[in-house]
Amino acid sequence: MSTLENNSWQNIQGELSRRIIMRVWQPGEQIPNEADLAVEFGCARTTVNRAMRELANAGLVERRRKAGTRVALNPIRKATLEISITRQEVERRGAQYSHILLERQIKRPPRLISSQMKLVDKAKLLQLKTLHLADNQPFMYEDRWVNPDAAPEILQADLSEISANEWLVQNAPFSDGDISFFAINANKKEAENLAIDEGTAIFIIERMTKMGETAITLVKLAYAPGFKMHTTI
Amino acid sequence: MSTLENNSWQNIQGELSRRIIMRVWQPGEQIPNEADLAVEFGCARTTVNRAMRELANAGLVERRRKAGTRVALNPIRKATLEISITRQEVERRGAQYSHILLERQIKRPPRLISSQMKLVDKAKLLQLKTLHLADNQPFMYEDRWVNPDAAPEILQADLSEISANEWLVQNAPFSDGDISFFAINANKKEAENLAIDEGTAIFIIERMTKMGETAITLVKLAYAPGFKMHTTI
DNA sequence: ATTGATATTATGTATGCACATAATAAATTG
DNA sequence: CAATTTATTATGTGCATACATAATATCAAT
Repeated sequence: MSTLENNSWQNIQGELSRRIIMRVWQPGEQIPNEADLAVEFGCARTTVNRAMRELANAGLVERRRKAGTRVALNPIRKATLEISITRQEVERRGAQYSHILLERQIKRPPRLISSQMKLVDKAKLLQLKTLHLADNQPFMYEDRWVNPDAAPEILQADLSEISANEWLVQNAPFSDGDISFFAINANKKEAENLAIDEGTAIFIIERMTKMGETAITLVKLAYAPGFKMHTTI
Repeated sequence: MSTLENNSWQNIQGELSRRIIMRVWQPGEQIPNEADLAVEFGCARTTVNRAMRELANAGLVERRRKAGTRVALNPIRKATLEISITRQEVERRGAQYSHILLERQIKRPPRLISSQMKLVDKAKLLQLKTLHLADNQPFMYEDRWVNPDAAPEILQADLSEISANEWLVQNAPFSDGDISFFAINANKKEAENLAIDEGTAIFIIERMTKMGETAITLVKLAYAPGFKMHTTI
């Protein structure tokens, strides 16, 4: 097969990844340099470079200056999860969204929380407990701590109208954060709120967002049984 | 602050995302076009384009030809999960990896499985049940179906030496697949294998990989309690 | 006014060239 | 021969230019 006149970096990326996936180029093997490939494909080196760059951050190849490019030994595939706000998540399932603010108080958090958020021990936080509903059925129970220093206006916000989740997304920009996913047996409180039996396995997402070094919010989301997080690779 | 002589697309990306995060440019707001920004930053339009492109697939801005670029209304942050092989996952935790092949048989799968893999009903599959250990403690229990049409050599492979997981990664290239994450209460079999009580909440990853339209393998990974999947955004 | 053709505009891509940078290989020096 | 310096090489980036493409705006004709 002649690969000439496959200009456009997309086509070239396609052909390159085909060769890798079909093992034309074996894992660990060095592949031709950009200049040579440019000649083969009848295009500029820049174009090959663009295609290669995409392959590199897809994890299919590893590149090092002077050393060249080689097929990744164990191509670490990356799945990407979209972190959207709960209302959208519910509406995407074709259900009607609503939420109830169950608790709202300002107090000193447990040690575990303040250390996780790297706050001084005496700092007071806003604690919010919210139940998210899909078609009036419990969908997710949210237990959130907010650092009022990082987002003072939230103390005035009416969080029964707009959920804390949504308010923060719109009003409290964050630079980075981390997320954990795990499973737990529902405790009494969680079971009560989600209207399930105590001990039922529930899916948990724990997320902390920060602005630079300052923690903005730490939240634990407990999804009702049957929830599946899905994505493609 | 003069933003002149901030060449290099990284610096420009940094400055642009700073303006977005700091709400200099509000969500939904249209931002200056590439040509104007190129003038402001004293660089070529190509360079601004590069920076913008990165912001776009980070989900911070939305771009449309002629319409221009605007700050994303609800910046959908994407978390990326690295799908690595279990041995590496265990070793990264500083534990010693081992695995036991518990069952190996060729049979017709349940309807649910064959429909999920989009196979004809009468197709036979290789079923493999593997227990993965970290420092000789149960770490994860794997229940896997492999389509021998897609990877015939696996029938000859010695899967007590190298795990099916690892064998497939190295020998059966895939083009795409999908993953689900959820929580279940351990059934009798899972409890037994993971040495836990029946009903304990366990974290499940279900993954199917395909080569084009052909399903290669469908696997259900049941992680021992305490497992947390972690990433950053 | 609605429809349809045409111009305009911002982003998207390709190219040739130049130079920067990191890593390696080769050459030189003690 | 080991250690250090100096070339060499492949990727990384920036720029000017050109043209492609998609979406919108403008204008003409019915």
